[in-house]
Amino acid sequence: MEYNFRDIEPKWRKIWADNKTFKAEDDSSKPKYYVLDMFPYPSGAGLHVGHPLGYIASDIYARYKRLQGFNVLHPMGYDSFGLPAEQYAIQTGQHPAVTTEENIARYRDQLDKIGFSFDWDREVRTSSPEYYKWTQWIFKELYDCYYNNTTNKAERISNLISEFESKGNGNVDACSDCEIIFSAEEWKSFDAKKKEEILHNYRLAFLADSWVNWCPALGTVLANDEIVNGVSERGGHPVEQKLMRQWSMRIKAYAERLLTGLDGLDWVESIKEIQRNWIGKSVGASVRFECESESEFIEVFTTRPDTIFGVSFMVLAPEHPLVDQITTPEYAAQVAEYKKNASLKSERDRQADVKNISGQNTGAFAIHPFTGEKIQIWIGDYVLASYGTGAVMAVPCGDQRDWDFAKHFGIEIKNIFESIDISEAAYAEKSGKIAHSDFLSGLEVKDAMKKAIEAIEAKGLGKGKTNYRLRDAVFSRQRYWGEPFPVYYQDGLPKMIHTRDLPIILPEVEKYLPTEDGKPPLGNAHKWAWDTVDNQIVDTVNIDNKTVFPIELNTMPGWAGSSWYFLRYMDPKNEQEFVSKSAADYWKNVDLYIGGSEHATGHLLYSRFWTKFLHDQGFISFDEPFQKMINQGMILGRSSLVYCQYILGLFGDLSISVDNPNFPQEVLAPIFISANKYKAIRNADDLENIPNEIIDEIENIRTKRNKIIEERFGNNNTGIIIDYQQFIPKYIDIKYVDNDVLDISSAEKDSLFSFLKNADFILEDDGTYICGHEVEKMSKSKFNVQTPDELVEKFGADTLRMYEMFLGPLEQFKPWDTKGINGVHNFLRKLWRLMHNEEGNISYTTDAPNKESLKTLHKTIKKLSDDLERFSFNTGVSNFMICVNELTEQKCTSREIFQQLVILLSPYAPHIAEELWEKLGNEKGTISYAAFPKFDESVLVEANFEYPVSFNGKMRFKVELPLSLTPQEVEKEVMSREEAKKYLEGKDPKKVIVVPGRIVNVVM
RNA sequence: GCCCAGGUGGCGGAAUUGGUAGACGCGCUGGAUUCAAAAUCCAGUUCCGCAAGGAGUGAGGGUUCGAUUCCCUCCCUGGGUACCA
Repeated sequence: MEYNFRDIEPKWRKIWADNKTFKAEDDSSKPKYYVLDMFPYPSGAGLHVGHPLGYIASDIYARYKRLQGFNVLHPMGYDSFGLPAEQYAIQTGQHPAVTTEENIARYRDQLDKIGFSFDWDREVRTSSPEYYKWTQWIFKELYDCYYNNTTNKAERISNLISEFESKGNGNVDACSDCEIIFSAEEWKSFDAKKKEEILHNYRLAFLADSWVNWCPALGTVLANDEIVNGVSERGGHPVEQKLMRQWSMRIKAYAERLLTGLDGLDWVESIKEIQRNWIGKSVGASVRFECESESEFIEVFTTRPDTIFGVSFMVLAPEHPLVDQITTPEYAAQVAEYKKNASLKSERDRQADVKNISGQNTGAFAIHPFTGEKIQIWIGDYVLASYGTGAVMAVPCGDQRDWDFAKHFGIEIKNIFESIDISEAAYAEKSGKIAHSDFLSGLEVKDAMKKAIEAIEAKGLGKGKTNYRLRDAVFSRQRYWGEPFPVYYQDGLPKMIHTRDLPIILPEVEKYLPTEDGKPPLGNAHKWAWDTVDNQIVDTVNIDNKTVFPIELNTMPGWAGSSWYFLRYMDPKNEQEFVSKSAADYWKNVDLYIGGSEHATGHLLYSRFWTKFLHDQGFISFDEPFQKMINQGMILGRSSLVYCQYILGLFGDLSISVDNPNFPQEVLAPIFISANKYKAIRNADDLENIPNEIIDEIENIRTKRNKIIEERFGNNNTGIIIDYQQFIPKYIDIKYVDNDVLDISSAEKDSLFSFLKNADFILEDDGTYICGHEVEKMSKSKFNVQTPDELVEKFGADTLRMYEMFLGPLEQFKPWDTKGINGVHNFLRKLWRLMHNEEGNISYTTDAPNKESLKTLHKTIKKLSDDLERFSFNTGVSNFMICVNELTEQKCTSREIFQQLVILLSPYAPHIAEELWEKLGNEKGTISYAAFPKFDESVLVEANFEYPVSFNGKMRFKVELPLSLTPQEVEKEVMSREEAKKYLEGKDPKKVIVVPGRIVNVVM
C-alpha cells in the first residue's frame, strides 16, 4: 500500500478528538509548559496559508515539549468581538453574533484539518457572556484602583479616600490628572459630585473629557495604535480630533514598569525597541516662567535644563489655556486667526507640514527666572498641546526646531556653547562645555544639567521631572459589537453594577447604526436601563432617574478581551473567578508566544499593563504575560499576471464603427501575450528593437481580424489599431496557473475570466502561455490567496505542515510558492517506502541496527534537538530529508532506528508518525507521549578525519588522517602528499596552520 | 531624518563558536524504465572558461594564517517612528 494520507489523517484526527489526547491537566507532577498563539479574529474570509504558519510552529513545539515530558497547555480561541462583523451587520442586517458564529465554524473546520494538538476543551471567545463577565469585572477592578507612586503599585481607591479624609491630597504621590490641592476639611466639604470628579482624576479606569481620535466613517473613536499614517487601521478612513467624554485607562501610571520590564523578556530586540519608543521616556525638569504682566506662570518641560541661559523666547501650543489671557490687544486679532487656522488643520496635516514653519507673536513677555530678562512669548503649532505642559522654553542654539523658528522670525539666537559654531544649525549633542551661563559656565553638559536642576529646585521654580510620550488609552467605542460597560448613570455620575449581577449582556438592537441624535448604537436598544431595586436590566421606558437609570451606551474596545485571555485558558470554566489562584500559580505566564509583530504597540502593551495591574492586586503571582515571543513573518502571495490589449479603435473608413450592431465582436476580443515575449517588448527601448517574430505574430492576428471586417463590410481599407507597447498586466487567479503556465481552457470557463474566451494568444515558442508574477500581500482582489484547504486536500496536512516550515526561517517575510511542495510530499512518500516492502507491507527487522544507520540516526537526533531549541524549523525539515535519504541508501530495515525516527518526526508530521508507530507494533494509543530520543554521542566518535587542506585560505584537496595525530604529524603527512607539492610550486611554505579535527591551512 | 532587521546560485534557503560557501528542496539538462504518461531511479547543475585555471556571499576598505560570520564607510530592500521640547 502506498502512502495514503487521505485515509491516515482523518483516522488519527478522530482518535485524538475521541480520546481527548491533548487535554492539559491542571494538577500534574510534570513541569508545565505554556505555548500560545496570538488570538485570531475570525474573519469572513477564512484562513489563508499565512495564518497557520505560526500555529504550525507552535504546535510542533508543543508536541516536542510533550515528548520531553512536560505538561503542555496549548489552547486556542477567538477574539470574536470586532469591527468587521459589525460593518457587515450594518450592510446586511445580519446579527454580528450570527456571522461570527459562522466564521468561527469555518475557522474551526480549517484548523481541524491541519492536525493541531489544541486542547479544545479550553476554547474561549471574547464575545461570549461567560467570558466577558470577567472582562467587565476587570474593568470594575481598574475603576476601583489608583496608582500609588510611593509604593509603586495599584491600590484600592478606598485607601485614597481615607487619605483625603485625614490629610487631603497635598502629600499624595499618585498618578493623576488632578490639578487642585485640597485639605481634609475641603475634601469633606465637597459634594458627592465634586468628590467623584476628583476621584476620576485618580482611578485607573476613568471618565474624562479628552481629545480623542474621532473617525466619522466608522462612527467611533480610535486608540493611537489603531491609527496608521493618520487614517484608521481598519478601512483607511480619515480621523479628526474631537473633545469627548470617554472612558480611559491610566496606562501612563505603568509607563516606567512597562519600560523596565522589557529587559527581562525574551523578545526580539526590534519589538522591545518599538515599545520603548512608544513609551518615549525623557528625563529633564519642569520650570516655571513668570509672565510679565499677569500673575500667571508658564510651566515648561525641558530635557535640557543646562541650556536655560540660552532661552531667547517661549512657544505655547495654540490650544494652551493661557494664550487668550496673555495676548496683548494689538496682537489679539492675529493670534485668534492663527489659533483658528491651527484648529482647522487635522493632526495629519500638522504632521505632514513639518517643513513649514509657522507661529505668531502674542506680544506678551515672560521673565527669565535667572537673568530677569524679558523674553517674547509666541504660539506655534510645532508645540503639541498634549505633550509635557504644552509649552516650551525655546533654546535656538541647542534645538533645531527652535533654531529654525528663530531664524524664520528673526529672533535672537544666543550661543551658550563653548567654541561651537551655531551659525548654520543648532548644536543638539549632549556633550561639550556650557558658556555665557552664569553659574553653569565652564561645566560639562552632564554636570551642568545636575547643577541647573539643583538651582531650579532651590529657587522653587520647578523640579527634576521625567516625561513619557505614552498617552492614556481611550477605552470607549461608539460601537455595538463589543463588551458593554457594567455602568449606569445616576445624576450624570457613573455607578458600577455589582459584581454578582454580572455579566451585563449585550442587548438586542434593531439597527447597528448610531441613533439619529448621534448616540452610539446601544442608544437604539429598548431594554437598556438598570433597575437598582431588582438589580436587573429593564426597559428604557422605565427610566425615572430615581431607581431606574440609563446604562452606558459605549462598548469596550477590541483590546479589552484580548488583554487577559491567556489567563482564562488556565481555568476557562470557572464561574467564581476570572482564574483561580491555584491554576494561575501552576501555569504562570506564557512560555512561548507566537504571532505577528503588528501588535507591538497595541495588544502586547495593553496585556502587559493589565497583567501588571492584576499582579499588583494579588490575583496572579507574575507581572509579565509573555516570557518568550517569536514573531512570524508574513507569507506573501505570488500573484499571476496576464498581459493583454483590448482593441479600442479602428482606422480607415469612418462609416464603420465598433458600435455598429453588425460589427463582428470577435474582432474586439483582447489579445494576450505570454510573459517572456511581453518582456521582450518592454525591454526594447525602440519599436525597431522588438524581435521580428513577435511583430509577425501580432501582425498575423491583425491580418486575420481585418479580414473578418473586410468579409463583413466588404471594405479593405479598415483595420484595427494595435499598439505593440500597450499590453497591460491583469491579475489572473493562481488556481489556473501551474508553474507560471496558464491553463487557458480551465480559466476561460470561470465567469471572472471569461475575457479569455475567443481571445488571441501570443504564446511561447513551446506553445504555452507563461504568466508574469508579482510578490505582494495576499488579497482577494489580486486572486493570489492560497487557502490551506486545497493543499490539505491535494497533499495532506503533514505535507502542508512540513512545507510551511520548510519555506524558510519563521520570522522572515517570504513569498508563498507551491512549487516546492512536491519535494516535501515526496519526502513523506520516501519515508513510507523506507519502512515498507515492494508489496506495500510494513517491513522491518529486530536485529541490532548497523553502525552507519545508528550514526545517521544520532546525527539527526542531535541536529533536530538543536533546531527545535533555537526554533529553526526549516533546517529541521532538511535534516529529516537528509536522514531518510541516508537510511534509504543504507537499505536500513532496523525497527529500533525506525521507532526513534518516527518519534522524532511526530511533532512535524503527526499523522504519518502515528500510523507508522502503530504499524511498527507499538501498543495501541498515541505517539504523542512517547519519550523524545536520547542523543548518544559515542555513536558518532570517529577515528579518522578528512582534513581539508587550504592554501592561503582556499581549499584545494582533502587528506584523511587519524584524529590521534599531533599537529606536527598532521603537517608532515599533508606536506608529503603529491597534491601539496603541486600547489607549493617548489616553494617553501611560510607557515602551516593545523587546527586538529578542523582544517589545515598552508600560508605561502 | 532617526531607530531596528535584512542583502548568499535561475528560485526558497543552509553554513549554530572566525575554519571545506552554496547543505536540503524546487527548477533545469541528460540518461534509465515505460506502448505512453505519471511515478521512480541514475548523473549533472554558482559564474567565466574547451581545459588548465580564475572569480565569487550588496559595494569598497580593514583585522586575521583563514571572514557569509568581527570592525569602518557607503548602497539597496523591508519594518517602526516622525515636530515628544
